[in-house]
Amino acid sequence: MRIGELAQRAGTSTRTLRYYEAHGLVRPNRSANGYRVYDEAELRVVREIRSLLAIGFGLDDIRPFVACLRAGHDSGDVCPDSVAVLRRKLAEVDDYLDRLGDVRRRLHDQLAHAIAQREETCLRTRGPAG
Amino acid sequence: MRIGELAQRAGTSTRTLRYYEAHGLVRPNRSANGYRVYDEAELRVVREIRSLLAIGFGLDDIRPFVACLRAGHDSGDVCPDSVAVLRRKLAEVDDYLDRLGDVRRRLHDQLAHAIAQREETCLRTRGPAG
DNA sequence: GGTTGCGTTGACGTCGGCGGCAAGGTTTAG
DNA sequence: CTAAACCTTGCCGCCGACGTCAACGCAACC
Repeated sequence: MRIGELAQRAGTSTRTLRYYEAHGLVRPNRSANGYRVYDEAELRVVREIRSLLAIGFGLDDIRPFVACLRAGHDSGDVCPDSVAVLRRKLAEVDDYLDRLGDVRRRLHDQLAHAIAQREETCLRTRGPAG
Repeated sequence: MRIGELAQRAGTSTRTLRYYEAHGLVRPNRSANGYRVYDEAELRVVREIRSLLAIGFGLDDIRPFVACLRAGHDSGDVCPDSVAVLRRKLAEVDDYLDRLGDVRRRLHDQLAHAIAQREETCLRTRGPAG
């Protein structure tokens, strides 16, 4: 299959597929006229890439998963390098969740404080009696 | 005070202060020779900006808080526009927390699956008996 | 008057995952 | 023969908060 068909079946664009190739993630063959030619396995590779990108991976993180698929494994996450990336990403997400929780608390407190101040100002404006 | 001193006291760089000014957040006076001159109030403004940036606000979101400080309020978050931004940001953070929780679950499951597969492969390699 | 250390404006670089356009070659259908 | 629908490479644009020059002016000290 050529690049247009692969893009359509993978739900992405030709520009994106060339970008992945430029970064060493997808490896098409070339037909006599220079067109990129992909086999079915590349469709799975592209879907793996898209799936991992969607949950916040960078292209560099994804490379081991693609290599794992190319090595003949059914899924891209069973190889040691992939597992290492998964562990690291899980730790990163946990860290980020902690920090985002802190941010949430600060936002919540700040909002509560602002509203309290506004009510107080409102009471003062209308006078202490109500 | 001039830009170098303000940068030092606010824990940032002169480049950053000029950047804030270019985006309408900080408003220094000018001395006869063209140097920027800041009063003490601007230090509080810059600290407010830095504090909000640190928890994920963009410069556009911060504008109402600065305006609130300039209007003479003790804190930048008591004005209606600031409260509106705080509410919106809190909602955004809640959304993001939800999605990040989903991502965490997917990562966790994928990691568990990968490890299970690896153990299974290991057992097959050494034979079913042990 | 030379050096050092402030300040000024302006403009380009960074990161990442692409979008979009230009200028051309290839293939196919009518 | 021509138009359309593919394909190719290459390069600029984008977002946002700055960093990092360049090239210059001003102030102060020796």
